[in-house]
Amino acid sequence: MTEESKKLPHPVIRRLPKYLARVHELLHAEVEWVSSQELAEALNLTSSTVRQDLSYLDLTGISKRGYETSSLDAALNKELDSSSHHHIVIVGAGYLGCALAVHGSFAGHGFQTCGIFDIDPSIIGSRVGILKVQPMKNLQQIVDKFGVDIGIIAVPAAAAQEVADQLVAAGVKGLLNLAYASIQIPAGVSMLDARILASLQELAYMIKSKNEETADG
Amino acid sequence: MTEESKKLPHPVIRRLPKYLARVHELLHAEVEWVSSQELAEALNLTSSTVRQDLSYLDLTGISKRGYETSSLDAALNKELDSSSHHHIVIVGAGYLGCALAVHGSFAGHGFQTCGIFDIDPSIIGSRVGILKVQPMKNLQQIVDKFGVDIGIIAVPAAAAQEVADQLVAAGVKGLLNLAYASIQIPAGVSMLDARILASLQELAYMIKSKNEETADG
DNA sequence: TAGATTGTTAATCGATTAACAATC
DNA sequence: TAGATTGTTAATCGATTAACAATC
Repeated sequence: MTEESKKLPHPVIRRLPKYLARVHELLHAEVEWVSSQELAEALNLTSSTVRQDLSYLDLTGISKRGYETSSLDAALNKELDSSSHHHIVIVGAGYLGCALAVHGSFAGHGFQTCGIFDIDPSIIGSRVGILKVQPMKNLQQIVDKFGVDIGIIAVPAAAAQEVADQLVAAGVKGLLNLAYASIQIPAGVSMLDARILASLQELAYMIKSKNEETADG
Repeated sequence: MTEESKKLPHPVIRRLPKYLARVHELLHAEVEWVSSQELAEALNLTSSTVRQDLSYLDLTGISKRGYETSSLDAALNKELDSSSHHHIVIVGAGYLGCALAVHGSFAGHGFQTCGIFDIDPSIIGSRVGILKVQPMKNLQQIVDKFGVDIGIIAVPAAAAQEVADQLVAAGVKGLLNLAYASIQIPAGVSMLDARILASLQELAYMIKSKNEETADG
């Protein structure tokens, strides 16, 4: 409440997970120190941006050596709040929802999946990894029981807004929207679009504009 | 080559798919016109930003009515190059790779999945929707046959860079990286990170900072 | 010590917003 | 016509980069 509440610029926030991914690689390779220059090269940034970004973190580098990878890992996790545990529910037990539910690596990074839900009676009750697909009427109960703070929306576009409303009503604090739909949420809740199709479209633009670049002088 | 090559700012590019998602909803609801103000509300932007963004497109609005949804749809698709067909391969036939392979909606938006690959002999040959999991040695052949321009990396982090290299060597022009790893690519190729875990981490930060906001006066 | 690298300030660059004439 | 909305310019705001003193 007193200090520490310097709000990071959004571009910085989006880069933090990329630093974290890189740091995990370095830790895995048992690299103990990394310089801003090396990080910049790995993430396609300038070293200046890297130092500026890391200056927001609870961390200090050392001249001539750089940043200690283990401290960097800790500082990034602290800032991203992925050191504390987050509890997730997934709504929509289609291919994508199920893939995320059984996806092993979330748990290792502080995100525990506590339930998967659907409205289709024919799949309710079926096993998805260690979970069982539940009907929506159980949502509130699971959210309360586990203190779920994040809901993943993995339903068809037409159902996305209604599911968002239900998740918000159940008390979830953040929504990750994978559906191809625009979602409205109240002010106290956070929402992030993470649609693969949108990424493909963005990538297609990047490819096109790179082509044009090479085409003319 | 002559005109038309005004390069859009990256923030604009990232918003275009969101406009497109919204426009699809409007088309579905048979709404024929939409104003910058209405789009702004749906996407949480200012109407000024919306008009600025749309001014990059091959489209003109009409005073008092706004933008025609069907023209907007066409203009967005044209700019994003998702009107022309893109051909995709997926590397990694785990849960996520398979989920994307059978995911119906890509095809309807101009992205056709032409193959799914893995190195695990025990799953090579198994069916994934209408596709069959193929060994990596077939990659080049499929890329050539279909003119594949996009590769999706859906393998464990440790294998991601090698897969990226193979995709680039096969002639793919853009990579969508779903793996929790930093990938290096040559200058002529485009790459976009689209990791669900990174989105969860970003969302966790958003939740945390919204909490702090409300916590102090 | 000399050289490399951080942390931070100031300068530059770019994106968003405000404002308003043009127009339907 | 009057009012609403676009398209665009200029002003503001914010992010990135350059530069350099401090330091290991």
